[in-house]
Amino acid sequence: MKLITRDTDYAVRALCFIAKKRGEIVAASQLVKELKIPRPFLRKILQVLNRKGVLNSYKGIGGGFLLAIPAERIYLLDLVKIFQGQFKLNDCLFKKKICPNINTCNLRKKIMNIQNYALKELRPVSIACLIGRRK
Amino acid sequence: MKLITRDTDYAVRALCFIAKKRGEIVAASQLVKELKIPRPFLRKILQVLNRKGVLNSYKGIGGGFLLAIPAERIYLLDLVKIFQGQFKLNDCLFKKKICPNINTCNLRKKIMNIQNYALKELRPVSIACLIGRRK
DNA sequence: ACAAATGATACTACTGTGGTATCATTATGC
DNA sequence: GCATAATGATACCACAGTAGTATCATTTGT
Ligand code: FES
Ligand code: FES
Repeated sequence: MKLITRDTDYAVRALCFIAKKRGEIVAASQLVKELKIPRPFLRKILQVLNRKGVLNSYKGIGGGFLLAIPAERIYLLDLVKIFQGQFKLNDCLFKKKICPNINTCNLRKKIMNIQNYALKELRPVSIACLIGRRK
Repeated sequence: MKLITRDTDYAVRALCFIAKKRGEIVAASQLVKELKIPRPFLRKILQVLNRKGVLNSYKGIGGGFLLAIPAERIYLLDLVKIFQGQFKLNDCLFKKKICPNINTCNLRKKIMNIQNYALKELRPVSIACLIGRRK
């Protein structure tokens, strides 16, 4: 029951680090050193973040990455979506539905509740929030 | 974000079917026919349920399986535990913790809340409940 | 021109899930 | 007592998703 994969995890770490630098361009090499993430894997992740518009990239000597949008607006759930697809727990737990009537299914209601609760809790979490810049 | 794997799914289906038969011995062959689960896979699952004390088994002609405990006391979460390990979402989402201080981590609190909420909802769900014998 | 950075892309390795196959053991009924 | 119908035990195989690597092309600053 893993909610977050390595991709997302590393992405969050990298973004937190870059956010803390407040506008200073950060190269992949620096992130590798500080965060101890395997270099090629991290590069792949940064490239995705760039393509998705979360980071801006600068090539050449002195190049690297910058946040493309403010840390307050980079949401955890969006990152999850990028690397793992839409966050949802609210499919029927069972492949071929068990209950006779899906509309009255008790279990289904419970699952919807859980999903909604989880979203309510996680939706406001942003990079800014994770580095303590915001409650 | 799969909460339930096929093992567990099939186990629940099989148990529901057996429970509905109210004390009549049910053979694997019958379950295969009715539930359309691949035979060897189902057999493996039934054997696990037997070893775990959820089912009693009877060998030989006319043999099969019976619930070893009443349907009201076979809980979904216990089945999940058998086939997938302890149900928990409340590890830190990130492999190596991000936040400086785990005790004050906001995200962690949210995750605990989600976990607790999910448990509160799912804990009472039993086989009896799934076949409509109990709210 | 050269070096230092990223872009693009294809490939490999590992792990968990889902599923098979085989042979041994036990109980029943003729 | 033997054939048959069931389960027990165990080892194996296949697929998919995750995790990670490798390579070469492109851009940029000095
Ligand atoms: S068991 Fe899935 S909708 Fe009821
Ligand atoms: S980020 Fe995991 S405990 Fe804070």
